[in-house]
Amino acid sequence: MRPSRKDELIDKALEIFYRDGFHATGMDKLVHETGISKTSMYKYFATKEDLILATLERRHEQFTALLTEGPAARADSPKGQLMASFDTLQEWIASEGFNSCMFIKASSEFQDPSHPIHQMAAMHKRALTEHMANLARKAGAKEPEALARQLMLLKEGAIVTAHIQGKAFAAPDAKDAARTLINLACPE
Amino acid sequence: MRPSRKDELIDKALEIFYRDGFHATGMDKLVHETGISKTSMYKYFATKEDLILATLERRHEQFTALLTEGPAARADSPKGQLMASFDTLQEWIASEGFNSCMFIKASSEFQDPSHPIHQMAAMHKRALTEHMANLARKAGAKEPEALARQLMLLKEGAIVTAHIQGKAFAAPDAKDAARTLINLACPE
DNA sequence: ATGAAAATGTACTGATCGGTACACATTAAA
DNA sequence: TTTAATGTGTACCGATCAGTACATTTTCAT
Repeated sequence: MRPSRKDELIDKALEIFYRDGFHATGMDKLVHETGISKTSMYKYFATKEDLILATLERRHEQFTALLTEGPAARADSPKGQLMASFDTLQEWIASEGFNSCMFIKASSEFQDPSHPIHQMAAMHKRALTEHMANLARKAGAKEPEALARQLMLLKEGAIVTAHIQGKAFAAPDAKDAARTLINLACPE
Repeated sequence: MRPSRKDELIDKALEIFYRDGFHATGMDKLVHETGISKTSMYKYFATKEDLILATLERRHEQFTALLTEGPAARADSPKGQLMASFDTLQEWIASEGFNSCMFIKASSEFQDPSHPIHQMAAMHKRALTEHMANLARKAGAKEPEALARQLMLLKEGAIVTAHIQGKAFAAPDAKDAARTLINLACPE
């Protein structure tokens, strides 16, 4: 099944929202940059908010794939995969289009916790944390949920810091701290 | 010297920008909520951007005071102050009006690294990191700058996570991880 | 009290916001 | 080829955006 026009719209809107922000991106800009008419857009999505939600769903799918495939290809052991997830993070941060995390930015622009966009961001982070907790559990960590949450803090911190301060230190620092926490929590 | 009308504007604008976001806050809303006329506002600040920069400067002053006074009152030793800074973080996150970090949100809405608002955010974070590095150095940490940066990652992560996922775990998790890193880096 | 100067409020600007009305082009069944 | 249905583009809607013109009020030295 070739990508439908709707899929195309989601992909391009995702790119533009990620690059320029949500409030800063008007529907007219989307029309101009995607070449898709406004009528068609509003055929696919009733409101701008619905379109934003669709782009976040896609982003969530992309990251679920990245976070499960990436580290799995790098290491066999669960402990190795925990560490490898920080290499994946480093690669992402170093990549050209990196511009912080779309969900962090979404929750910055839609702050009300009951807002669907904010809740989608919470769901995404919850899923990532659970994935880390599963790895931590398999790695034999004493308190896998706590370790997972702490490693997530390092990742969120690295993303935000790389975005604000630059890419130089954030990812390696996160990896160093993660190594300390993982080695201490997971008996060899 | 009583607070001038300009100071009043900065304080109220700070509160509203922090609560609702920058792009989402129009000048008309500021007029309505502050009771200060638009003409007066544009007498004090030539553009909305200038007003935003003024609120961020004030926020920076507030946090510089908070981050130096708070931990200093809680602990004497530099190592104790490093730990105490995470109690200050926890208190802030738990406080009612907490709504993530104004500078993180600012850099989310003004993403271009060369933008004055983005650079102001970078300056703020750099200053906080330097302050942590000074404490780490006095505490005898092996690599004080690296430790400071890692602790900052935990703080940024806790702020973002508390904002997106809720306040339940973020600050205690950050403190637990920080204790591990600090104890390992600072010889007793 | 008076007059000059500063501060203020109202009403407006053109541009852009999210969203829609409607005419036109395209398709496919008959 | 005709007809109905669908898809698309243009031009527009009222609301709001950042910012301004200007008349009016307030302030204060005289």
